Amino acid sequence: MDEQARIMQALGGVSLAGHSVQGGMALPPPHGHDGTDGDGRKQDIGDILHQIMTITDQSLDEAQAKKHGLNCHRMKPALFSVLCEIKEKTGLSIRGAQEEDPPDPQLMRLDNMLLAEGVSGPEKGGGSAAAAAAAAAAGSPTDNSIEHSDYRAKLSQIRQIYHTELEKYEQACNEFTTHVMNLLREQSRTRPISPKEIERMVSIIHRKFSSIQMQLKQSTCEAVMILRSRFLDARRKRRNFSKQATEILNEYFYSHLSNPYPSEEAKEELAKKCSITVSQVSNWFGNKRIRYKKNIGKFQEEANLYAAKTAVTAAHAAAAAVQNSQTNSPTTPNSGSSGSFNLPNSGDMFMSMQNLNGDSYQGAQVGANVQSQVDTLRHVISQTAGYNDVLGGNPMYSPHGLNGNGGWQDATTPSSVISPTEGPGSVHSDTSN
DNA sequence: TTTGATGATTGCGG
DNA sequence: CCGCAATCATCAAA
Repeated sequence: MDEQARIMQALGGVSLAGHSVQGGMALPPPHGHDGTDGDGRKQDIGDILHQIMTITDQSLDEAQAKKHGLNCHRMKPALFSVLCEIKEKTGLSIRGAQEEDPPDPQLMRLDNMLLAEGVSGPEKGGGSAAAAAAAAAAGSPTDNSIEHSDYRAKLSQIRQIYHTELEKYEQACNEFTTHVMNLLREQSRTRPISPKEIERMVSIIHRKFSSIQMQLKQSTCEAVMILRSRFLDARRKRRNFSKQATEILNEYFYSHLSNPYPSEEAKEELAKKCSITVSQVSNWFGNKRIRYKKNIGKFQEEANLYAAKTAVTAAHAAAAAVQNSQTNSPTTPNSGSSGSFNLPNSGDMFMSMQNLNGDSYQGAQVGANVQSQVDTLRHVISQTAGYNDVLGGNPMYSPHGLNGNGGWQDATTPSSVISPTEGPGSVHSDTSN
């Protein structure tokens, strides 16, 4: 450190060409050790040294003139060699062999963090699209991490400032380095300066600048942390989904009541339709399933509502198909889809319809049973046909897919569902709109 | 202000 | 890693 300071000071002294004689050319005392040389010569050297010592006290022009004079002085070569000797003897040139500073852990930490936050790192050229793609490619499907537009906007602002500053520092560093090198080169005509010394000087300058950069990195990190915490807070401050989004989610949920576990693709699609993230979709279904299960009665009305709705939509599209396929057996609507899990008693489905019109809802579990749009549709049809009564018998609910102990299709694991015939089938059916 | 609804988070188990 | 269950924190209607 003190060495650094000394050198910087020296540079300052030189460039300022003014004051600080001492900093500028602190030459060791002439040390005349044994003067084998002639006295006259000694005297000359003494003069020259004296000139050097005072040269910086004079004006720049004067100094230049003197410097020139000095360079042309007949004793200059001698002086030069003397300086070399002095240098060698005092070991000035050897100092600072301890280079290679170990990578600062602190700096590494900052770098890693900036990289992780996407502040430093490869140019994510423009855009959120690219960023998103990168994130996706990175393999973390849990995109919930960062995709708040505000957050992204602020982050990119920080990023921009960071890069601008960094560039500025780099430029300043380069400029200064060149300047110093020129100075040293210039000076090397007068005093001995090895390339190694220049190199060392450069590295010292770089170190100095990198410590400044570190401060920049540190404050950037702080800014990101603050932004982050704010973003998290904002996340906590939830906003309800739009009515439309809720509608879409509910439609899916009730039309897949027998197996309300959307596949990854389905989630993505829902997310897209609702303008929310996949993890929000997952959260929504998680919440919905648990809440539905906990209080089916409460959701009856909603279930009926959506059942009817989907039925209507489906009606247009599927009417023809349904018509053909099924004449009248109420059971098993399409296929096995429900076959495996869902309800054993297909009967309940009908009830839902009843409720619809009749409103007294009590049929309780009814609506719930709708297993897919098609199913619903069927019910409607059948109902119209005059099916009503059915209900009496079902005491319980377990509305479709819910098995007595809480699992959705007993197997709880959707996989089981799939195997039989149609895991995917159900998925297909939905896609309502 | 209270209260129910709802999105998010956390801990646990498979 | 996924889903469940409990819980938190906020929203929004009463």
